[in-house]
Amino acid sequence: MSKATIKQVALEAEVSTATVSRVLNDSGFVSDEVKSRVLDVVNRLNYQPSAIARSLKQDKTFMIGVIVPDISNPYFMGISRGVEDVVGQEGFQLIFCSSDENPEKEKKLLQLMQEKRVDAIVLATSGDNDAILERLSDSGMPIVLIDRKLKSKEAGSKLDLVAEDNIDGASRLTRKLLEAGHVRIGVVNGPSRVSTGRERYAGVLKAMKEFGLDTNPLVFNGKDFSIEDGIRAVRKFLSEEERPTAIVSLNNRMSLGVLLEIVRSGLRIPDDIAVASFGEVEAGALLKNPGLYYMDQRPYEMGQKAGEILLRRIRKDETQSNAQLELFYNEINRFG
Amino acid sequence: MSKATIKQVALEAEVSTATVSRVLNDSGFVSDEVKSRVLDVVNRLNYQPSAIARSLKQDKTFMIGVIVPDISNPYFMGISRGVEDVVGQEGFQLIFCSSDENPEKEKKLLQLMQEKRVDAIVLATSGDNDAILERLSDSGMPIVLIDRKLKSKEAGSKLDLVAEDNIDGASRLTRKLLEAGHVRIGVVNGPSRVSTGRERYAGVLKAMKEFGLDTNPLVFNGKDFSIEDGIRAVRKFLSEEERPTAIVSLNNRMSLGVLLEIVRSGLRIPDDIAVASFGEVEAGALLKNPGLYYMDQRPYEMGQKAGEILLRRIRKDETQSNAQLELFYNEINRFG
DNA sequence: CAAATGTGTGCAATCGATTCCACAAGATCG
DNA sequence: CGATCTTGTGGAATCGATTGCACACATTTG
Repeated sequence: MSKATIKQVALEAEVSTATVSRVLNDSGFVSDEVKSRVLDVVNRLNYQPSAIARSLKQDKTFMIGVIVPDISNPYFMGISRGVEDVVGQEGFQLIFCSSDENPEKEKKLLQLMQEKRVDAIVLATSGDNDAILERLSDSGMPIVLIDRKLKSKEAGSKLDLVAEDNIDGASRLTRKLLEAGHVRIGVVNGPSRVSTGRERYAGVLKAMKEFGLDTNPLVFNGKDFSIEDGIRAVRKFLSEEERPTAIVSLNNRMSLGVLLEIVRSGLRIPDDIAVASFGEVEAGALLKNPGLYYMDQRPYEMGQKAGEILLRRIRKDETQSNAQLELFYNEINRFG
Repeated sequence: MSKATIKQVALEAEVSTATVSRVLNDSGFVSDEVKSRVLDVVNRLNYQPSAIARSLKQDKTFMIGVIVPDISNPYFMGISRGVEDVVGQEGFQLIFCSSDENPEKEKKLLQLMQEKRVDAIVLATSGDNDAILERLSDSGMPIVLIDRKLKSKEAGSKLDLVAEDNIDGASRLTRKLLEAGHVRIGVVNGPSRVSTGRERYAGVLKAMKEFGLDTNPLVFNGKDFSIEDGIRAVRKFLSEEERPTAIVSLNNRMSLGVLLEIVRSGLRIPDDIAVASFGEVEAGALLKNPGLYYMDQRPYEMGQKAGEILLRRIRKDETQSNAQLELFYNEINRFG
C-alpha cells in the first residue's frame, strides 16, 4: 500500500504530477480547489513521497554520516546525541557506524558514505586515513573531525575540528598526582595511531618535566581504548617489581577497566594507589573508594558544536570559509 | 571530483553505461580487455556509484531504521550495536533516531523512515502508535519490535518481537526482597504508556500476592525512565512518614538515579534500605555499598537476534512466515 | 554444414520524484 | 482596447544508475 507513487496520485486527482509536486512542496501557484483535491487523494492512498527519488533529483539526501570507533561508548554516544539534536531540527537524519578503532574498516565506511551521498560527515577517526579525508574534503564533502585530529596536520588542517585541549588537560591532571607526592607513575594509553592518546601522553610528560622530574613514566599501550585494555594495564603495573604509586588513565573506557581491576585486587584508592582519569566514569559517584581525580568531558556540547558547524557548511555559509577549530577546556573534579 | 557519473566513465572507456554497470556488478559477460579498461577509468576518475540511483531502480536501500527512546542510553546502544554487527555483515547501514519517549515524535520518525524507504525498522516503541505500526507492517515493511510490546496486542501480535520475560523477571527479583523480610516496598516505574513498565509492575504484584502480602506497594511513576526520575522517586520515598525499607527500580537508568540519590543522602545499601534493580548499572561493581540485587539484561544479544530476524524478513525467508517471538530470560545477580 | 549455444556489447526503458518551459486565462494598466 | 502581469496547469527533460531485449560474432554440436 505504501507503493503509491506520485503518478497514481496525479491520475486519481486528475492533475499532472507537476501539480501534485507543487501542492506537496507548496511551490508555485495552485488553486485552492485543486490543492484540496490532491490532498484528499494523498490521504486516501496514504501516499509517502520517495525521499530516494527526491534525493536523486536534488542531489541532497538530508543524511549525515557519523563514524565513531564504537557507538556503544557513552562518550561517543553523547557526542552523537548532541549532533542529532542540532541537525535534527533542520530535518537531517544520522547514519551511524562503528569503525572499531580499525582504520581499514573506517576507510570502507567512508567510501560507503560517499556512495550513499550523505550531505556531510562527522568523524572520530581511528587514524591512517588522512590522505583520503583530505581528498574527500577537497571534493566538497563537509567533514567535521571530532575529538581526534589527523596525524599529518596536528598543527592545523583544512578540516573542521571539534576537540579537547588534551595536552593542557592531561598536564593539569598529572600535576595533581605530582603535587600529592607521587613519583612513580603508570600511564594507561591506547594505540599511538590516535591523536588524543598522543597528545594526552605529551601532556603527562610536560607536567613531569615542568615539575622537575626526569624519570620516565611506566607506559601501557592498549589496543583499542577498551575496558579490557584498562584491566590489562593494571595487571601489568601490579606485577612490576617496583609498582607505580599512581596511575593516569587517558581514556574513560580504559579508566573503568582500571577501577574495576583495582577494586577486584582489593587495593584502596587513593591510599594504596592513586588514580587520575581523563574522562568521567559514569556512576563514578558510587565509587567504593573516593579520591579519584577525573577530567570532565562534555561530549554532548561537543556534538552540538559539530552539528552547528556542519549545518553552516551545508548551507555554504560564507562567514565560515576557513576551517573551524573549536577546543574544549576541561575541568578537574574529584569523587569522594 | 566525486561528481563522476557512470556516463562519464562510459564515455572515457568508450563503452556503454550498460557495460560499465556489468563490470562493476560482475553481472553478465564482459571481455577481460574491456573490463580492465573500465576499471582503469573508474580508478582514475575516483568514481563512486550513486547508491541513491541504484536504490531508486532496485527498490532497496540497504538501510535499516532504528528508533529508540534515547540513543545515549547504554541499554539501547547495546541493542543497536548487536543489530549493527549482524546486519552490517550483509552490507546494511543503520539510521538512528531518538524518540525521547515521545509518541508524537516517534510517529514523525516512522513516517520519515517510510519516506527514506528503509528496508526494515527496529523499534523500541514509546507507545500509542499501534494502529500506524500494524498498518505499516501490513503494507509489507518488516518491523521488529524490541524490548517493548504494542499495547493493543500484549498477548501476541503480527509483528516480530524480541523482548525480556518481564513479569517473571520482576517477580523473581521482588521475591528476593520479600524473602529478606521486607514488607514495605517502594516501586520505581516509568510512564504506563510503556509495556515493560506495566509488565514489570505486574510481576512485582504477582510476587507479593504469591508471598501472601496483601498490602499495596508505594509506587512512583516517572516521566521518561530517566536518571532524574530515579532521583525524584527516592526523594519522595524518603519523605514518606512510613519509609519503605526496600526499593525495586524497574529500569536501569532510573536505578542509577536511585543509587546516586541514596548514596548522596548518606544511607547504606542494604542496611538502611535494600535495592533491587531491573537491569544492570554499569560500573555497579564499584559500588560503595554492596548488596544490590540486579537483574542482568543482554541487550547486545537481543540486538543480534533482532538483526537475524530482520535479515530473514528482508530475504522473505519462507520458513519464517509467522510473527517471531523471542523472549529473553534474565538472571539475578548481586554486587558485593 | 546448418542449427544451436555461448559470449560480448549497445539501445532504450525504467525507477519516482522535481523543475524549466510553454501556454492559457483572467486581471490590471496606460 | 491592446499590452503586460499574475495565476494556474501540463508536457517533458532530468537526476544516475540497472536491466530486458536485440543483435553480432564465435564456438559447439549432431
